[in-house]
Formats: sequence, structure tokens, C-alpha cells
Amino acid sequence: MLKKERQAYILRQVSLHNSVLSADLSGEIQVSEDTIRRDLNELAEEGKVIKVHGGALSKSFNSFYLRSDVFLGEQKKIIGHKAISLLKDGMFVLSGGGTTVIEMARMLPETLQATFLTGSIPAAYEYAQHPSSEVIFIGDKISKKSQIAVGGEAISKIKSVKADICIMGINAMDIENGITDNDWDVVILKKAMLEASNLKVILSISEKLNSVQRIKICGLNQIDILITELDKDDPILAPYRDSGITIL
Amino acid sequence: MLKKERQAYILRQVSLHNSVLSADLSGEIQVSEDTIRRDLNELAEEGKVIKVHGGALSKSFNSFYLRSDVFLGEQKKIIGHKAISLLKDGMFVLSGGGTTVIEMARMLPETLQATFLTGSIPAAYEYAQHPSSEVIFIGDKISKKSQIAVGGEAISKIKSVKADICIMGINAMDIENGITDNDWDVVILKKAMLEASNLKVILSISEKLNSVQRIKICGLNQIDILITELDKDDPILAPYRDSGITIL
DNA sequence: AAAAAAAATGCAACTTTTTGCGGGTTTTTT
DNA sequence: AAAAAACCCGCAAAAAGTTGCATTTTTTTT
Repeated sequence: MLKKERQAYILRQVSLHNSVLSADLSGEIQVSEDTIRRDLNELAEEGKVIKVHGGALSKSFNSFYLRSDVFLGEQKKIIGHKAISLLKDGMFVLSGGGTTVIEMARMLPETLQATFLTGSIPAAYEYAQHPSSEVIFIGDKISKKSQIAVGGEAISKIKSVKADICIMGINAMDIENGITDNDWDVVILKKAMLEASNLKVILSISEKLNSVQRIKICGLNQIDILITELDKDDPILAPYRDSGITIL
Repeated sequence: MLKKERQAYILRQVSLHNSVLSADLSGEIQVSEDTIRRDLNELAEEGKVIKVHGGALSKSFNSFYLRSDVFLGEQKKIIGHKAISLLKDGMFVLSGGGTTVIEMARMLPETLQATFLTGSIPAAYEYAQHPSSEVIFIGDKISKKSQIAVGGEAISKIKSVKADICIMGINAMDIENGITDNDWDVVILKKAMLEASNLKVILSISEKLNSVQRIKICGLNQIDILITELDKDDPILAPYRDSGITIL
């Protein structure tokens, strides 16, 4: 096998798998690892791959995960957009504090006149910027991890209201276990929020679907609407629709 | 799996769930916890995550608003410094939400173990960044003008506590009228805060001295300590000292 | 086409990086 | 204050990388 051929093969593997191991290639093409390494180094010098200890990475790999935040931001904007369509003047909205929810808060139409209840400092801050809506903060001890009010006081306050709609982000969700999280205080709070609302809306980027965490918040049957960045007919969402949730 | 890939995976998880546990990752990627820890430390050194005991936290979540945007002058730093000298471990601190107070919050010594009660969103946010102190948010309707919780609920909550010290900024103050403000809700709140505390401390840049606003919060005799950026022997402060206030 | 030159490859010895682990220390939880 | 969990440190083994060199292959030159 010619050198050029070999390098072409390597490049194809890289663009296919986003990463290659020198040892693997050595086995596949039956040349010594030294040769592979030399090839990889050459390709790296030509700027076609990124050489790392043990193999090489696709060039797009770096920008992929460096930009992943921006990427996530875009998805969350799509979600925020859909969620806003559910909000009407006069509504009482119980709001969580995840980044997705905050993204939505930033996009609220200026004319909306709703009342937002939240225990999240960042969310409250965003809602407070809004010109025509009201914000009620549900105070208590602040959990530093999540910048959210947790504790009995907050819970009982939430239980004393009946909101029109509850909008919250989640940490993990799957068919079998429903919505799960890994922070006890947050779980308690979210349970209370869901119980206190008529319409229960979950915002989540699709990446969080089909993953599980330790503590259960509620089953899928508790949820009315699921909003992701995906098209509502996306096959990933099918099982959720089948279990009775409206997909937006 | 290559090291870079592993770290990319970790970053993804962090930005997805806002926090990760070393033990979880260790299980998911099938490497020892030591390796995860090393990765986490590296990522932390690169400033991509915040390392904490047991895992790591997302950086973006804690820093996407406030923090770096406002430059609060040198004067306020001087004031903050003086104010901190009043705080001791174990104290219950009722805190207002002015910029001066926030500057102080940013300068708190890391080891301080106090409990801060506040109705101000920005202040709560700053206190929540502190590693060893607790924050309790006094929730209620948020006044957009001042980003503070106002209303009966907040008032009665404040009245139900007895704090060691009350630290608040002001809008205007003079010998004749005492402390004055122009926002009815805020006045009510501040009155309640002062009444609920043993030691009453006012932070104010000297510019605000000898000015008056419409609504009276309290007379000078209610105040124990006044902190400005000036030297405590400055003649501007003399009349205040004469009226029985301790000047720092 | 044969000889010379250049390039590529594999190998061996040596260095560096990465990783897991034992044992002692610190932090957190109960 | 004990017990558990997480951490840190240093070590050693394994994996990957480097370098120099001999051997083979390819290309160029005559």
C-alpha cells in the first residue's frame, strides 16, 4: 500500500469517527505504529488532523466542543421561542431556573403582562428586566450549587399557590424513570412546583432525553407538554408522544 | 478513548447538567476516579470548569450575568473594607441591596461563616458566590426599579427575625431629616430591616450626605454606625458624630 | 538498465506521558 | 468524634513517543 493511499485511508477514518488510535490503524493497515505516527505527524503539519497522544482527532473536533456552549445556546433559543407561545397575558407562571428557562426569559415579548413566580436568582433577575411583567421571588435559603431557593419555606409558599402553568428545565428524563435529578433539594422543589400548576411544561434540549439521574421527580404521566429544539415529528420524541405528552 | 475526547465528554456533561461527580464520570467512561480528578483539575486550570470537592461545576452558569460588568468605584471598596471589619463568624446579617453593599459582598474574606438575609437579587447573587456563608433570600414581589423584594410578605418575614447587624446603603441623609428615600416600598422595607436588627450600620459615599429626599426612613438617632469613604475625623462627618453616631 | 540517491519503513534503545494504585491527609457527613 | 468519601503524593507499570540506524523500496540519474 502506498504512502498516499495510507494517508488517504487515515484521513477517511478520521473524518468518519472524529478520532483514531495509532494502535488501531497500525493493526488495520498492517504497518508499524511508527509509520502511523509519522503519517499522523505529517497530516498534522499539513493541518489536516490534530495529533494527540495516542492518535489523532478530526480538525472539526476542537471547534465542535469549544463552540458547544454557543451551540447549546442556539438550541435553547429555539426552545424558548416555542415556550413563549404558551404564555398569555394575565397568566401566573411558576418558573424554574435552568439555563433554558433563562434563555426564554430573555426573549419574552415586551408587551406580555404575566406574573412570574420563581425561586431562582438568575431567573428572577431576567424576569425583573422585563418591562410589563411582574416577578415574585419565592425566598428561602439559597442553594449555592443551583442559585435556587430551597427549603421548607419555599416549598410551602409554592404549595399555597395555584399557577396556570409551570415552566421548568430538567436535568435528565427517560421513558422508564420519567424526570430525574441528582440534587435532593431541587427535586423536592420541582415536585412542589409541578403540583402547584395546571399545565406542566418541560423544556429540555434533546441531549438530556433518554438519560437518567439518581432521584426521581415525577413520572412522564405528570407532564403535559415537552418542548425540545427538535421538530415535533422527530423519531426521538415518538415514545414520549406515545406516553401521552404533547410535543411542541 | 483519547484523553482529549474524554475531556471533551466531561465538558459536554458539565455544560449539559451544570455539575458532574467524579464517581459518575469514572463509571461512565470506565477509568479510575484519579484520572477523572486529573482531568477535572486540568480543565479547571484552563478555566473551563470550576473544580469542587467531589466533582466540578459549570462555569458559565455562575457567571453569565452581573459580576464583571459593573465598575463600582474605589470609594465603595474603601467603605466595603471598613464594613467587613464589623462582621464576625456566626452573625446574622440583614443586608440591603445597594451597590455599596454589593461591593462589600464581593470582598468578604473567604473564611467568614455568617448568614446573610437579603431581599435584593444582586446582593443575594453575590453572597451566594461566597464559599462558606449562607444566604437566605427574603422573597416577595420584586420591585423592578431596585431589584429588591418589597411587599407585606417580605416585611413580615423581616419582622420575624432578630439580626445581629443590619448593613444597608442609602439614598440620602442629612442632620435634620435623618435618612430619606424616594421609593415608598423601599422605605417600608428599610424601616423593617432597621427595626429587626441590633446594630444598625449605614454605608454611604459622602456625596449622599447632606441631601434629602421625599420620604423619611428614620432619624439619625436610630443609627449606630456610619461608614463613608472619608477619614473618620473629616469635618464633613463632625455633625453626625455629634448626634451620637459612631463613625468608621 | 544499472547505479546512485532519496525516501520510506521497521527496529531497538531510550524518554516522556498517562494511568492506576497504595497509603496518608483533608474534607464532608453522620 | 467517628466514619466515609474525596483528595493528594509518589511510585511503578504500561502505553506512546522519539531518535538513530540499518534495511528495503522508490525515484532519479547516467
